Amino acid sequence: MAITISDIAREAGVSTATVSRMMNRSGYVSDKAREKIETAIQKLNYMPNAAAISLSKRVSKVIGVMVPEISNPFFGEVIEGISQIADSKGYAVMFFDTAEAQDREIKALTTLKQQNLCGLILTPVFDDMNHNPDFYEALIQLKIPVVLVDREVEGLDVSGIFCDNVKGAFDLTASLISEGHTRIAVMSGDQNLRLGRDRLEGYMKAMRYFNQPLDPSLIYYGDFNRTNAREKTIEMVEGDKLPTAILSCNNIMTEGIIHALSERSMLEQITIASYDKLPWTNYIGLRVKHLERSALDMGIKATQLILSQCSDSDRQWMNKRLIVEQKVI
Amino acid sequence: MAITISDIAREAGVSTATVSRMMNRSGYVSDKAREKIETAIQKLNYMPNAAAISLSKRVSKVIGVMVPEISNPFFGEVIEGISQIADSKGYAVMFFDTAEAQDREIKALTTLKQQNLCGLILTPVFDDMNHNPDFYEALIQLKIPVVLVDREVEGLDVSGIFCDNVKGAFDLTASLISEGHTRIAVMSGDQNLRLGRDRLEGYMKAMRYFNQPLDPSLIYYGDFNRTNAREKTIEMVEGDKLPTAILSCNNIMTEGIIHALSERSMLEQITIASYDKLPWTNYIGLRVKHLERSALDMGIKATQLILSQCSDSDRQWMNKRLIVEQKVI
DNA sequence: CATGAATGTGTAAGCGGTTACATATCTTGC
DNA sequence: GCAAGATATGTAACCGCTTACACATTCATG
Repeated sequence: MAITISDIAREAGVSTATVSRMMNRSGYVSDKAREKIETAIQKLNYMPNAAAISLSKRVSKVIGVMVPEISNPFFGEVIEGISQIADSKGYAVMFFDTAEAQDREIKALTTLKQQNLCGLILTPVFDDMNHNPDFYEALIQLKIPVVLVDREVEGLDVSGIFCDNVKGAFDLTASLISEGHTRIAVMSGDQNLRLGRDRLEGYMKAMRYFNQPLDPSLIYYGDFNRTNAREKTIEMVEGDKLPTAILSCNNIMTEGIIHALSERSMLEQITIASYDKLPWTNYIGLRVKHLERSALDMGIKATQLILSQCSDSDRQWMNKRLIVEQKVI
Repeated sequence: MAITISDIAREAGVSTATVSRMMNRSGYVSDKAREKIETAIQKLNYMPNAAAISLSKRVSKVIGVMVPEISNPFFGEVIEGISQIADSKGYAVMFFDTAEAQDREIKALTTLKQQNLCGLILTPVFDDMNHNPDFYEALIQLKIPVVLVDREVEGLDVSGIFCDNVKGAFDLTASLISEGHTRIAVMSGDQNLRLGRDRLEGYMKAMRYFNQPLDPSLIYYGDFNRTNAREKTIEMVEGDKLPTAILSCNNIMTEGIIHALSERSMLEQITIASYDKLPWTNYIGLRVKHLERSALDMGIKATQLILSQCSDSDRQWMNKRLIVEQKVI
């Protein structure tokens, strides 16, 4: 069996209460006792049992993380950032990949609920509370700090780290316009997501702002999916009115677009601007204008946010809404 | 406060023992009691407390996962597979990114130790027990099922899912030779890792087998790192004896190689064969011969292995060593 | 119909910590 | 020199669940 606090207490000749007080820096402990306890801990190689702590304190040093798609490098990076901070602070990370599926998201939450997590970092599958009421009700019932990443949920009063999607798409589009492009198509993302709508709006706003004609036939509705974007792009280039540039509303769709254009040998003649970077394009000298933001940093910030809320014992934190920097490259 | 088993017991008019027996399908429970308890659970929306269960049973339904580099898509896919199976069986996943750093790996293990995990899926930073004795000693002390992924550790008697690295590199090299290549360079990986040595060996074995001259100047020592591979490739192509093909011992280095060759406009003239796929090369029609194996499947298999061991209450499992299929594409 | 096995249920003692409370000693200021 | 606060420690209840054990009832069998 593992070493318990009683073993330490016995070895050090004190009570378990004193050991506990020492470990938690709560209450008074004399230097003499402290020393004996420390020696005992060293000697027996004592490790407190997280379950016991969680049970008596009603919280644990575990943060939950739910992302919709671990295979998207963006989320890979977010998780890398989360891991960095959590590890360094001695927190464990309980991870769930919801695979953009509502049912998996609900199920994950059920599993989470049974672990007394101290907080949850979440990128929800749907950012509309009405569209997924069961999930959000359960989430609120959890009554633990929540930090949203990348997808803001209207009406859900929690902290989060986002980017200004309208502005990002606006800037990308503006950058294309400033280069003289006039026929700029847009591959927009899932319009059920706020971020999908916002990016499309950013595009339209820029077009209007710079007095460009807003041709509806240049607006393509993708859903953040690679294959779909590829197919839509083929449609696009097979039409009679070829765009001179395409704004892609996320990195995955950009891959689909590149795939399609490459197949038709049109990569040279059509400029691509992409929301989020595609590191590999750089390796082959393929110039893709993109909006860069640090997913790593978003993970780090999200974790710092959640940890500050977790450690706020009187639960009086202010919800913070952080906006990450992004720039066209 | 949350609903506890006592609340259910009271509501159903039975004892907590009966409720517990029902939930665990252990011992006898009459249909009448079962029904009343089920109703109570529904009515109060009861969720058992994982910490309490873990404390009394000494195990939890949580599996630990440690990977050295979440940003490598290979591991992203592994984790996707792990997540799929774990979620579907109601297991939670505690995740650690060791970032290829020994100290983070040790620290992660310390955190893990305090959670009564039922098992651990691990890709260690070093696969040599002598090179990292503290870690491996602590690991063995854990006395929980361990499944290794991709990196086998000599002398550590646990289950694992690997690939035949010698054969894989052999096949890739053979495939290059069969296409008539005679000057085949190899960008080998970290020689501290078995898998790095094995892949290099596979290369050499193939060269010998097919009576190719084994020119030491064609052997480059990378360390599975992109930038390094890029630099080494530049050295390579600046030398006087240009290779006609390069075998790259992993996907990340392949990116570095492509980067270097692309910069020098030599992508056309030098054939690349890569251990593990690089999906994006397909999007631009860049033909890279590669060894394909399913990381997703490795994650799935690893999880199935660990779960079967976790549920084996008498802890009498046989350690299984699975080899994943791979083929040159 | 007696009897042992199978079935069904409750009581209470853990699991490994935390913490309210009681108690004791040591300082400090007046 | 003494009351009041600061310091130090132990006892025991409790967190929510499991389970050994005891006990009661039903069932099958010779």
